[in-house]
Amino acid sequence: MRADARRNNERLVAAAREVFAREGGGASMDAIARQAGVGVGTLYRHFPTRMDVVQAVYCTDVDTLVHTAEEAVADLEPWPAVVAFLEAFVRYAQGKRTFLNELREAFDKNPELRLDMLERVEGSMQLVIGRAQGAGVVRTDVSGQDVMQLVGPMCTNATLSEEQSMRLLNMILDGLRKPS
Amino acid sequence: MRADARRNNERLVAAAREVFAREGGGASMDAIARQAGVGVGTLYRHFPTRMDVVQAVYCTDVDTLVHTAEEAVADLEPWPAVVAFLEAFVRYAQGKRTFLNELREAFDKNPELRLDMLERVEGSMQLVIGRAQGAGVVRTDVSGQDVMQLVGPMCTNATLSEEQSMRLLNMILDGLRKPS
DNA sequence: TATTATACGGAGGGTCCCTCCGTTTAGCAA
DNA sequence: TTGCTAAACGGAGGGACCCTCCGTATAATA
Repeated sequence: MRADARRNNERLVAAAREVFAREGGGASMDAIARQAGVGVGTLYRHFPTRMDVVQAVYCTDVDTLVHTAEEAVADLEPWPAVVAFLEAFVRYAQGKRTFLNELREAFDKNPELRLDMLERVEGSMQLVIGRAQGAGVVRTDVSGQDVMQLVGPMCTNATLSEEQSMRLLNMILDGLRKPS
Repeated sequence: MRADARRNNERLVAAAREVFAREGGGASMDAIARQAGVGVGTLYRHFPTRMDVVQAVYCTDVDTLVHTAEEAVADLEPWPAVVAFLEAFVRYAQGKRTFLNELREAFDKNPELRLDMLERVEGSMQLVIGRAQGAGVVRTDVSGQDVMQLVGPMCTNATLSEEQSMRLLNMILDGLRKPS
């Protein structure tokens, strides 16, 4: 792969994320190419279909989330790692609201993508939660998957402010912490 | 309202339901007008926006469901009425799958529509279930709303065959029936 | 430096939603 | 029945969007 191609690939994904965030999931391919400073032809060579763009953005979001989990486990004590990761997870899940329809469509046409990504996210959640459970700071009668099923749907609710979700997250964190 | 206008209005809604069922939620306005044997101009006079068509189809679906409940209560014994209505409800809810994205969009832009329709459907469910409870043939520790929250989401699951849903419905009916 | 495989740009084809306006017609009064 | 008019109809076309195609430019290599 030529150097300019790789450069443009990264630029396109970044541009797409920005445009989707600004204009919603219905943003046009022209707008994405323009934001990347690139012709539509280039955009289409890198991503043959609009859905491929959605997928690419989503995958890098998951990458970031997974990376956050690994970093939290490496750099932080067990409990602060849980707090940091759950905050990142809420941001991640809320970001999905802007192009939820697009994502649903992508999943419909490519069901294994959903499973792959779900698995990766669950893995990260379990990594952070399991470690904290091992250290005795998180109750052991819930799993990472349980927490995901609690927090995920909460975030996709369209009428939930970021402030509200952070309040609720604090409540959940209190419930998650092992009573001493 | 002129006679031809009313005629066309009904024809358009019927055509839209048929085209949506055949081609999915993304069906074009042209296709709907063609199916109704009418120019697009006429379609747009009756429904200024694509979303208005979706709304109209959805509202008549709810009308039908409500009517089914009233008829069941008038014509059938309490328990057969429950069976008939729940079967109609499953058909109704599964019909929504074909244009679920469109419906979600309509709800986003017009939140009170969702509440109105939810209320009407809940009312019908409660009418049928409540009567059967009064007659002592349905357990009294569940409400119509409970049943809806159980059956509704089941039906929106894309990977659920009609046969499967009917099997599950039978199971639910057995659970609903008051043990004698 | 010359060559060539690769990437780029953007005009344009096809489709879709919606508008506009000239034509037709239903409903009514004489 | 006939004439009138407000209302409804039809469909060409404007604008936006997804995607394709191909001539041009450029990175990598010898």
